[in-house]
Amino acid sequence: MSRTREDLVAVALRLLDSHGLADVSMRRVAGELQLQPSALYHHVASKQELLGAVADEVLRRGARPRGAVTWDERVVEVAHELRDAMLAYRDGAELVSTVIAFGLGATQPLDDLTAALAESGLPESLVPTAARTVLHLVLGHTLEEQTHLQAGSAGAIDADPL
Amino acid sequence: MSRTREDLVAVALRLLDSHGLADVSMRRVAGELQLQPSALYHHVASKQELLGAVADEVLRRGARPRGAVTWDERVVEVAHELRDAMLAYRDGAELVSTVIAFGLGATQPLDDLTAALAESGLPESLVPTAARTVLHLVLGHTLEEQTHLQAGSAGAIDADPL
DNA sequence: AACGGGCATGAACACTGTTCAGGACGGCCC
DNA sequence: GGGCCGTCCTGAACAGTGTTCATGCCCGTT
Repeated sequence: MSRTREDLVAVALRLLDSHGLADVSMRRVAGELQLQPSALYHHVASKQELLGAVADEVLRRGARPRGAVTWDERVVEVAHELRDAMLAYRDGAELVSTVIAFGLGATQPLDDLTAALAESGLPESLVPTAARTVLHLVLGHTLEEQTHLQAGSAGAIDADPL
Repeated sequence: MSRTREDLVAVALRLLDSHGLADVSMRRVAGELQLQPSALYHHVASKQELLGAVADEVLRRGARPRGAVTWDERVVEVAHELRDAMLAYRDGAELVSTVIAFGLGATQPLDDLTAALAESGLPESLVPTAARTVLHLVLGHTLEEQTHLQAGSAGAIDADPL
């Protein structure tokens, strides 16, 4: 009846949604699984790695079929999917942002944006910068949207600025 | 010979620059001032408030005379000043970003951007959103620039996309 | 001389992530 | 069947964290 890595991710994701990122501690996750905290380190090297896996799961669950044909529609599509995925879980934007900042997961959105922008006619050398720019835009916007979550009607994400 | 709030900010700023944001703890700041940790709470209500004051100090020190005349030049000017101010201290971008996210300081850049954009001819209702968009852009870009600080030659901040 | 307020102490609370020696328990090979 | 090994886990410990609280010193004012 031993636990799997997926169990940890599932529990952490549940705790995230119900209590917020600050309350996702190794001890809490362990307690929820009726384990000692140290036992978690048999499935995961660190808390950061666990959070990375949780972020990937958040994005995976937010995945949608892609329908856009032109590159600029694809950029907007990817941005919307990312935003909606993060908004679907409490503190999702904060989670994904820090995971991306620390570079231990959630690399898909950047890859998707880079792929879309590669067909934009932009000089090849500017594509990575442009992709990161759009990524930061969506992360920053969604972070704020989620933090000060309230009345302000849902403003759409601005179309890409290139 | 009692310490002032400014002493705390100065010490915290020095620790930030020399050891990084993660190593700025209340105990360290207190130790540096040869105080008990609890004594800090006579000058500051919380660590967050202290960090807010430190962020404001970082921005204050990075202030430059403004010369731009047109609104778009002003936006670029403010963005550059903000970026350079954050880059001037270790983990400056992370500090300012989190302080802004938590809303306990570092409000000046947003105000400056809002003022500049107010003259852009943009519909009034979009000005705040546009200002936050530019702010997120600069924060995200600089955060990444400072985190993966290395060889890549200093790419200028992209001009505003409106 | 008595008092009050600002400033500081030192202990404590309730946590955090992580490490480490040790102990069960299963499947595999001889 | 007996020994062994690897996986999974326990329990204790380490080295911190932010914050609160009762207590007390000292200085300027009344």
